[in-house]
Amino acid sequence: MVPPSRRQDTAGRARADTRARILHAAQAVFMERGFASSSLRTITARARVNLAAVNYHFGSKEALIREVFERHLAPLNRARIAYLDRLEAEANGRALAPERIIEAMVAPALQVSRDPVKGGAVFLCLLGRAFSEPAQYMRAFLPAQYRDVVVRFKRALMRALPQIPEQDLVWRMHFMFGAMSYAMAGNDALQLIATCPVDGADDAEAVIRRLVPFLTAGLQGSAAPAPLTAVPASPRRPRGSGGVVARKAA
Amino acid sequence: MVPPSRRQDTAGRARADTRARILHAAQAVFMERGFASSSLRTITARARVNLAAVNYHFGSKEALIREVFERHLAPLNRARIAYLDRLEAEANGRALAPERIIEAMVAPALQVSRDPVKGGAVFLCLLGRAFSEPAQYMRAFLPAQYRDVVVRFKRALMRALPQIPEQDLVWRMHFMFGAMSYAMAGNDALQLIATCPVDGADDAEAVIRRLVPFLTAGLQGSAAPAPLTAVPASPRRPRGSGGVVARKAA
DNA sequence: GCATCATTCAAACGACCGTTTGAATCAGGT
DNA sequence: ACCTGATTCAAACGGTCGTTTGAATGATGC
Repeated sequence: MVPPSRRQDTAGRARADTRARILHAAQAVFMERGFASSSLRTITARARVNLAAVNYHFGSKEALIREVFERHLAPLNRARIAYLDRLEAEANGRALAPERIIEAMVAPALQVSRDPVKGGAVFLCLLGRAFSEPAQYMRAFLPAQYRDVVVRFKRALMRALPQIPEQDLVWRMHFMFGAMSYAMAGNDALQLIATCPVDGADDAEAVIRRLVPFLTAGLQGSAAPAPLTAVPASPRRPRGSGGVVARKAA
Repeated sequence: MVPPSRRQDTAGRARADTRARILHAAQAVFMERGFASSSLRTITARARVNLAAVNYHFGSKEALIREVFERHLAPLNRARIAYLDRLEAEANGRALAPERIIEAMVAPALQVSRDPVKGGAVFLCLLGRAFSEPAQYMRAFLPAQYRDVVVRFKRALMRALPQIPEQDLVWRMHFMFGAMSYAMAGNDALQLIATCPVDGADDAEAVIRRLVPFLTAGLQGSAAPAPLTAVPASPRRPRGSGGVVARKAA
């Protein structure tokens, strides 16, 4: 049964936005069920288009997933680099403050979260989840999308924090990405921690305003790697676990 | 065809470790393919047990997934609380240093990563990935597993950092969990950032040694939420995006 | 009006999924 | 030797999956 409301539009209009309808529905369903558990039948039903339209317009489910990300991620990462460009132009060769660099990373993300046309908060959640996706088509796709951003921001941070060895800086950038991804993806995972109600949990701007000082402090930190004093024989081991189990390295 | 090598064992031995073989294989397959894309046929084939054994021993695929986590996560979180207990006993009522509290959080995880019997590094990776799992049986399971840990560590951190408002502290704990999960789950996502080779990427101890000062610095931070100065009209917007697209709030 | 091309549609394809079944096999108690 | 309860096994169940097919439908240029 063809939905009558769309039949009233000119057929050209209905045709033209089939791709957009699929992308919009796919983003929502992926958010609810994950990629593997989202069937094309569920997506096309929500988009009110024919099942075969996905393969016609995108070629495959994998290509659809990639497109859902690329259409918003590429502009986001371009905006980040543009932001950094502007900061460096204003600095006239002087080194940037670390928090300004982090700001160039998160402020464009904030704009995405506020603008549904740019993806909205749903897209940021999906993006945070994408980093722990084991599928290999994702593990090849994401690094390619982020390569330029990583190169530019790493260079800027090395200039801003010359006293931090490169190895330490790379690790801290890694942790920084983790906190960012988690903060954006897991707004409901926050309720895990909150034994009290948390204000602004659904306000991306509030999240980011609290995220920047956290990242800035962590990134600068004390140069010393760590004391990690009392590792010896964890107090009161929860299990004896006597038997030796054969294991291959996994 | 029954594998002859296991027929040479006493049948009792072969029977007794069917559960363990399934759990071990499931952990490995989940790591490689994710939960939804891991079929019971793949898991039982790798474990060299019959397909029906999963439903016989665990009841369902969902129950198997829960068991894979619970058997190692429950002892891990008990060890964290025990570690915190010992620190507080040693402190004799004095407030703990924040880095010691964080140490109580990550040191037991380090021990897990070093001991295959406790789950090994593979389990930590899987655990980090579990937080972004959208399936609702996971979103109910994980908070229950972490509730005691969250309550105890939140209380300890509030005592250690009384100048930080509770709302700020909850958010920073959230970011802390994010950086931890990401650091443990995404040891290969690190290669995303590394434009140069990174030492100790597969050494969980090295990871944690760098993680603690990052988290400590971020957690203490400056109390001020954020400046976030230059958000207005992101410089050089990457796309005009003229058309208005109808969107429901998602 | 007619040919052309892009798009939509219902239907089906083969493959794989989690789960169930009922018989076969085993250890242990008597 | 025989029964009993636990475990393993091959086979099948009903469903859902991504993808393909070939005909119908629409707009466009002549």
